[in-house]
Amino acid sequence: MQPHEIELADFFVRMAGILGVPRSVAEIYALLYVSPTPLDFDHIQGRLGMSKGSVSQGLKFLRGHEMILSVKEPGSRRERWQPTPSLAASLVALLRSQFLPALEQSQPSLQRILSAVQQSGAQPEVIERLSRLNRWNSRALELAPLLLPPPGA
Amino acid sequence: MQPHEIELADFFVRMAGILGVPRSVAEIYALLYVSPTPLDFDHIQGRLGMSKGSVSQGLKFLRGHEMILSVKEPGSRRERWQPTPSLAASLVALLRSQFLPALEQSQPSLQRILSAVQQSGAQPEVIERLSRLNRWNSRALELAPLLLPPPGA
DNA sequence: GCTTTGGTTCAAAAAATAATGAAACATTGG
DNA sequence: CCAATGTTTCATTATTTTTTGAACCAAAGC
Repeated sequence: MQPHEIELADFFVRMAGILGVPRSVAEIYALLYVSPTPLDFDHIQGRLGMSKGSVSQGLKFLRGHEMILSVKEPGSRRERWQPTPSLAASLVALLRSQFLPALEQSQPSLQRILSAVQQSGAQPEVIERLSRLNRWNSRALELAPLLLPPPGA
Repeated sequence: MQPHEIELADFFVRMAGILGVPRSVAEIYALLYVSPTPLDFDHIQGRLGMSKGSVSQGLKFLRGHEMILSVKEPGSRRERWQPTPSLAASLVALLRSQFLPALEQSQPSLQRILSAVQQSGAQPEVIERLSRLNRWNSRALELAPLLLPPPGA
């Protein structure tokens, strides 16, 4: 690992940390990001001194969020990986996968809470807060597909 | 804890999890959010069955991010807490406090990396990637104060 | 000044999360 | 088929994060 590679890894690790992405995943991505050519499994493992398991899981994660692509060269059985062209799109996919399920799950729950509180004749103040929360959640849910189009759209 | 209080706590806990905010903090916030009146330290502790330490740390966190306000009634020594009027503003403050330091720290680092890579005569592809990353970081740093005005602005 | 009340600190325990590596699983080539 | 290569799985281990609670501090009342 070159000094600038390490420094870039630090950057990605820091940013990933905020989004709850594990260090090993960020390191793999950083390595692919500065590499002039796609790298295969063993190169990644060797370069980062990381276990096979971690590399496998890391690549799975990055694949799943469409952050990397494989370039299978004819003649070789190994897959070689490189970052997807747009980091922006990758981040969007990542955020999407974190927030959407939470928003979806919450929708009925928030409805129920609002009803319960309305019927119990609570303070208008509290009802107002919960209504706003509800509206936000709904709007976020409506907007999500526009701002963050799902993979198959 | 009423059923709807628990359900709302779940919602906040889920969302907070994404941003790396601990469960106990989200629970305290949720409790204050549905409470028709401000609550004091002991009420919070009793209602949530949580240690003094956690309540103290949780309130400190929420205060620090301007997510709650204290209403000190004259005659009583206890502070009583309620959520700040705008949850949106609170979230903005929270995101700000997470990303800004990372962006600031990264700026010189990214510059150095780009220089190093440019001088080493790397692939144009890689240089392009790193330039883009650099530009993003700079722009984010410029925009930050506009979108997320600091507390004292 | 001493005591009570209200709250903070921080070292230690508990819980959650991530990394490891050996065993299992595919796929390809012979 | 069989062996070799390339990769995944997952129980165990290591690391990090969160919570706890007892000791401590500060302000107010007596």
